[in-house]
Amino acid sequence: MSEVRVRFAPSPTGALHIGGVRTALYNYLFARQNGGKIILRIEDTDSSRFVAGAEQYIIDSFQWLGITFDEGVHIPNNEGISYRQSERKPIYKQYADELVKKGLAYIAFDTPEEIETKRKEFSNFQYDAQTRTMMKNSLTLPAAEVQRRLDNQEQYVVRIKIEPGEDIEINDLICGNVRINSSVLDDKVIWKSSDGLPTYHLANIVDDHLMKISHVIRGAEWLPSAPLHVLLYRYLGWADTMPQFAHLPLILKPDGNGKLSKRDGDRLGFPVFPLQWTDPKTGETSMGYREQGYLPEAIINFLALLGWNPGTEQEIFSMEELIQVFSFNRVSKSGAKFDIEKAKWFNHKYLQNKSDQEISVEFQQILIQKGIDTSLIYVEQIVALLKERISFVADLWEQSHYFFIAPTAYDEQVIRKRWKENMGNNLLEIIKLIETVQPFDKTKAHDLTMDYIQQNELHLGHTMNCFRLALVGAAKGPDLFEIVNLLGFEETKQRVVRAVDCIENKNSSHL
RNA sequence: GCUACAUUCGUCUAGAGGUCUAGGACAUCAGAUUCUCAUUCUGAAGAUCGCGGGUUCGAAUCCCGCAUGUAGUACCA
Repeated sequence: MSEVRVRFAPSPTGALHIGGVRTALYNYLFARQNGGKIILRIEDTDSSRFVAGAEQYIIDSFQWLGITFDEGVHIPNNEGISYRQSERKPIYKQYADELVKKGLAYIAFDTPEEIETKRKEFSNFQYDAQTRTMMKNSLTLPAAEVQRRLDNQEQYVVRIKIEPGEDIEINDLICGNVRINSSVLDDKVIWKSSDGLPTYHLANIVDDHLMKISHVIRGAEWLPSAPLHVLLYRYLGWADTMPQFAHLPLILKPDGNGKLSKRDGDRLGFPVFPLQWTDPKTGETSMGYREQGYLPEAIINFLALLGWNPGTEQEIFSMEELIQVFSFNRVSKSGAKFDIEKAKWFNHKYLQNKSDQEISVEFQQILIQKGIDTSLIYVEQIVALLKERISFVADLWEQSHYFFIAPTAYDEQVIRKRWKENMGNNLLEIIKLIETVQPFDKTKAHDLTMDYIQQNELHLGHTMNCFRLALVGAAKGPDLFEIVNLLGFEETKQRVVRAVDCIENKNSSHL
């Protein structure tokens, strides 16, 4: 088998959709598994839809995700090859001309308005073998007339000439054999004089051929036009080196049906783009996985399993493992609904593998934003204590704010249920006992507290929870003496005194 | 409308004629642990395999029909 060469070929019309990320990922896995090459090609043949910054966004996204390319717009090469279709403009014209010369394509002068009129006139109108005879093209117009229009610089398009009644079969690595009759295909525009650029269909075939692409791995929305592409390969005489196709199932919206769109993300509150993106035209900003605190490894793992499965019960895969085990025959054929909950779970798993220090450095940034200046060592101890309960670094604040800011309110429900008479005195007595532990030791403090509770026949749950309430403000958090340990005795004492005063004397003056 | 593709727990999926009283994961619920919350662990619930016909001794698995869904049907990719 010849060298595996695959490409990911996005259009720079905006941010990179998560479905596109998955397509790129599968391309990447397949290429790496086979020791092949993966190419990043920018399909900007529609000049009117170009969006500034989109290309760089795509490059940045893959860099963040750890998907690397061997060739592409962002990788310099010595051959002078451009991977941007707008810069390959001169290449395509000759193939369009060649097709016209061979009678496999023709020139059409119909304006968009004229075609629109036809569409209204005839239901199910399509520009094909049946209708092209009544249109303005080089098949119906006298040669001299065609030449006259060309000489007059009239705008035209080149349309492929589809011969009806032929079954075209495509052998898809995922969908199997799909047969379609050429009669249902229309004479697609493959080149347009208005900007001198080909349409996607021609550009993609020419580039894939020139770049020696061995496998075309793309979304299922392309399956219906695959027969046209097969025909183009044949017309151009490249049928024997035509790449293999693999059409990936769509990623569907979590609720209802249909393709996952940016709107769904906004509506349901999750990102659809890898990185935050601000549309230069509207100024509208969309959230990104990176900014929401997702780890690239988690996104990769999550996406890999959305539409593909290993056939084993393994769920967690590193990129290396994915490269080893990925295969097209384990890609499912039906669309997969997007489930953000699963993504969160993956993130939780991957976050647990991060060191306390790594997480702390990030968390410290959040603390600084909140105006809290504290040592990394202190933060690390807190992270060590709390990281297993979080899915995102940002969750840490909700879990740990009381380590930085003393409570300003006490959960009323806990007071009502557990703060019985004499609780204040008991807590102050316990504090006195703990004070005798010099230097402070959490185990000793714990034992002394337990002894006190037992000797005075106090209710363990009530007492401990009220102690906790004084330090945290609520009935939550890790082991109480771990909190005392981190807070330090002085701070603990102050908080207990304040809580007792506040709750029993209804004195909130020090809060 | 036309064409193609798809259809197994709420979701992602395993399943390649008997091993399926259909397995796993997320989510849900319960129990255990704990002063609390969370984590973790254990367990439970959850799918008449879209429907109807065949083929076969036997079908989630093969065939046909229907239904539903999705995609495409642009001088967009």
